[in-house]
Amino acid sequence: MKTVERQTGVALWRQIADRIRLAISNGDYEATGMVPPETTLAAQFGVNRHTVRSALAALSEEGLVRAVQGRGTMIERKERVSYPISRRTRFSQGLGRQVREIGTELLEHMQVPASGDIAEALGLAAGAPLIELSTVSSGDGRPLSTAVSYYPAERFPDMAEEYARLGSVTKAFAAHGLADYVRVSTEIVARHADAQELVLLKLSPGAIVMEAQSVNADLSGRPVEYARTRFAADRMKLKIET
Amino acid sequence: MKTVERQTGVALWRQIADRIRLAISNGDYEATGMVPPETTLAAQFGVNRHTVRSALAALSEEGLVRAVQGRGTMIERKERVSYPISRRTRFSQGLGRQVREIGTELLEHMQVPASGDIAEALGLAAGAPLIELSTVSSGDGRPLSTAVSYYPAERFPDMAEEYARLGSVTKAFAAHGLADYVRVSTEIVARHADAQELVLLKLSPGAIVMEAQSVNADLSGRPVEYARTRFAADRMKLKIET
DNA sequence: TATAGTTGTCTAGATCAATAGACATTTTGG
DNA sequence: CCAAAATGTCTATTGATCTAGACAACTATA
Repeated sequence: MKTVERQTGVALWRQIADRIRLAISNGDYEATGMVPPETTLAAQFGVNRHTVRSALAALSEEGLVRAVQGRGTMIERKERVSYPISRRTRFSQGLGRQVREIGTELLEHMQVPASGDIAEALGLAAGAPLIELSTVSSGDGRPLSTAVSYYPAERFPDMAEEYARLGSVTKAFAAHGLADYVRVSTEIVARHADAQELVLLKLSPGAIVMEAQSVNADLSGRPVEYARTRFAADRMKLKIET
Repeated sequence: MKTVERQTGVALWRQIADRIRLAISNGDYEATGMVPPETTLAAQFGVNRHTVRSALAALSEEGLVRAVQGRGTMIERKERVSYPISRRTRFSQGLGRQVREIGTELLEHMQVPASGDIAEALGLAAGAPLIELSTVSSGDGRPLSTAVSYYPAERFPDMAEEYARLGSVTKAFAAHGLADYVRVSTEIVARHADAQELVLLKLSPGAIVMEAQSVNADLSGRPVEYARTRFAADRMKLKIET
């Protein structure tokens, strides 16, 4: 019997949904392309069939599986998109042939004073003016990541406008006369998505995000961007190229 | 009011525990070194005080906070350990001064034939003999990661014995005449921990792991190790050095 | 066309999670 | 010493989760 634990604050149906999602992405059910019957799963997990049904209903809600009365529950989707991180990380280039169509939406932009951490990361004085951009990026219509990024306002005064016009950070930098830039640091953390992320990335509660805090710099090493990007963990993997 | 969501299969007290844990590791309560009073938290999250108490009880169980009647709830521990990933990633070196004492336990070792993926990653024929090591690593007594790693058995026949004797992959390689090696690829995924990981890393259900699949090679580019390392996400962050 | 295997729906009861309120106990500071 | 502020404990009630069982509806196949 596979283990699920009781009285942990995580409902059994959700634990089971998480397990089945994992099994699907591991390819455990590839032979048939279907999830095992509800009664079988109930026996495996040692729970009532209704509990399994709740789990499958949640996965169906996510669009991961589709149940057909009389036949069984079919797997609709499984892979994760791979996102490369290297010295020359560029958002849309990296996704390349994995998705047919990449959409980036600028949610909001404003000018803000630099907080302590961000000022330090960008090598500026605390309170220095920054352009802040909030974006959501999708692949083939599914949200993949959401980011908040900061640019020194003095050096890149029209970042928001250029980004909105050109749809790309790389091109917006170019419009300010910066031809090339490199990734200097990236830190990755995984955690549960907060309420805002659930909405922006169209996730269901309890879902996981990977948060990358990154700094890009020009070729002289002067920082040009600080960003906090949150990836939907069940749709993406990060590929580190050292 | 901070948002917690109801009827998501994740109990409110657990959502709140996750938030407070995050706030602690963000340093939000650094000014006082204490978590805000239960009544304040209850108001912030829009729940009953008892619900907050359940959350704090869970964090206390983890050893993250300690409540003292009449005074308040003190923070005992906060940072995530930062694990650097670069071309020259070495497990114990990287953790450096962040933990006083690093423990690595060899759970199991065996010889296995290479499966398709792993053979490909190591540049071997499918079915080639591999040494498989299962390990758990801890910092100051808390489990941080668990790994399964594979080495070509022909080139490193005594990997298990040397590792058990020397307690380090780097030293075990050295004992086979391999003085240096570099990381050639790393892929990172975040997901819910499975049953085995919950036990090995002493996590509670619903917890998150970051899984890194990595390949190391000798200086001529010939792969020497394939590893699948799972980090406890609430105790670690990954620092990518490109 | 039966029949076995599967998902869909309903009812009833048991257990867990969350709310509500009251009061005790401990620490801190005036 | 007293009062304010904090955590600790108890009871009662409501709503969500899980179990249990029965049966309907649909699909595939012998």
